[in-house]
Amino acid sequence: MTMETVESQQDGNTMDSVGENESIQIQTQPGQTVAQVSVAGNTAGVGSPAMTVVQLPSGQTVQVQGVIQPTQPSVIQSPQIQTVQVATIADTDESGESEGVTDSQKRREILSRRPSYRKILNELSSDVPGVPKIDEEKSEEEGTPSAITTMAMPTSIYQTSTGQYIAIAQGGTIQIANPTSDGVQGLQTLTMTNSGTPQPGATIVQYAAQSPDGTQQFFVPGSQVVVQAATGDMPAYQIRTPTTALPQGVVMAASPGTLHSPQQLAEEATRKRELRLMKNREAAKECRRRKKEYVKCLESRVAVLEVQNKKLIEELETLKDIYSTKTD
DNA sequence: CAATTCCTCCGTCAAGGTGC
DNA sequence: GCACCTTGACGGAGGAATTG
Repeated sequence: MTMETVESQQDGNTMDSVGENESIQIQTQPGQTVAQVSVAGNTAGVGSPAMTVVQLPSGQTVQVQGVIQPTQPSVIQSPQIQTVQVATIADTDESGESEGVTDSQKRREILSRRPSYRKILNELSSDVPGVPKIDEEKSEEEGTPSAITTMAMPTSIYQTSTGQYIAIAQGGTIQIANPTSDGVQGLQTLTMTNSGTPQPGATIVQYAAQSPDGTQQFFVPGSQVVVQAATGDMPAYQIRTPTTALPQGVVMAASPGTLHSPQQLAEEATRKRELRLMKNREAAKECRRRKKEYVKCLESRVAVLEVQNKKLIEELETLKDIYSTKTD
């Protein structure tokens, strides 16, 4: 039973191709090198197969058209020069253990310095057309509407008496979030449409609810005051000027500059904390989604490399046969 | 069939990175 | 320097698989 090991030394963060400057040693017995294979990545043009130079133990060199393409894309971060050892030996040498410790430390350092999954995949996708790109504001992955990721930075955030948060962004988006509900599902997005309504200072807000028929209107004068206009199955909110008398049961969170009492300060702190937790909740979801995508990409890359490895081994077996028939 | 283990998902915290 | 983002780590919840 033979075992194949592929080790790669990585010492940098730059994205590079696997096919550049590879050196592969083929051994059939411990300590006995049958052939050394060098792949010169730049000797072949793009799209044409690389020429593989096989150095035989007798010193004879053979040029072969290899299966490794000169510019293979790699998800795994690779150094400028990559050393790959392909061994068909059942037992590895004893230095592997001590090397494993330093390798793990190096790997840990590399991991700690690794940029985000989005950066890695987006850098990769800019080089390789086949690699999917992680959108900056992807919202439909896995069927979960992630409205908060598409949300512009809110300029005002209000809390109603029912505990719901209403964020008004400069881009005209209103976010209604229920912190007691399950994350994204509690988020509802409203889009302001300044349709030139004759009402002075008012903006019609279309309520993007689950039902397409459930369109409701909101009036937004210059000063943004959100009023819970009605209660029931479908919550409704109204945004009025501060001079308008507020209905009962509406809790307004004033801007920090107007806070005076310790109770107001405490409420403000609680509100900020809830908002931070809500954002981090969504960020963690998004991060996990990106990580999944990243791992999938790595797995597919591993599959490709395994196929290439298999082909390379077959190719070298063929070369060995050619060599043995020549020497006979 | 109840108890236990394993796996996956999620929320939260904390630390480091980033942009202004 | 500060606010915000990103992500590893941790622990809990819940469901599936396993075991006695």
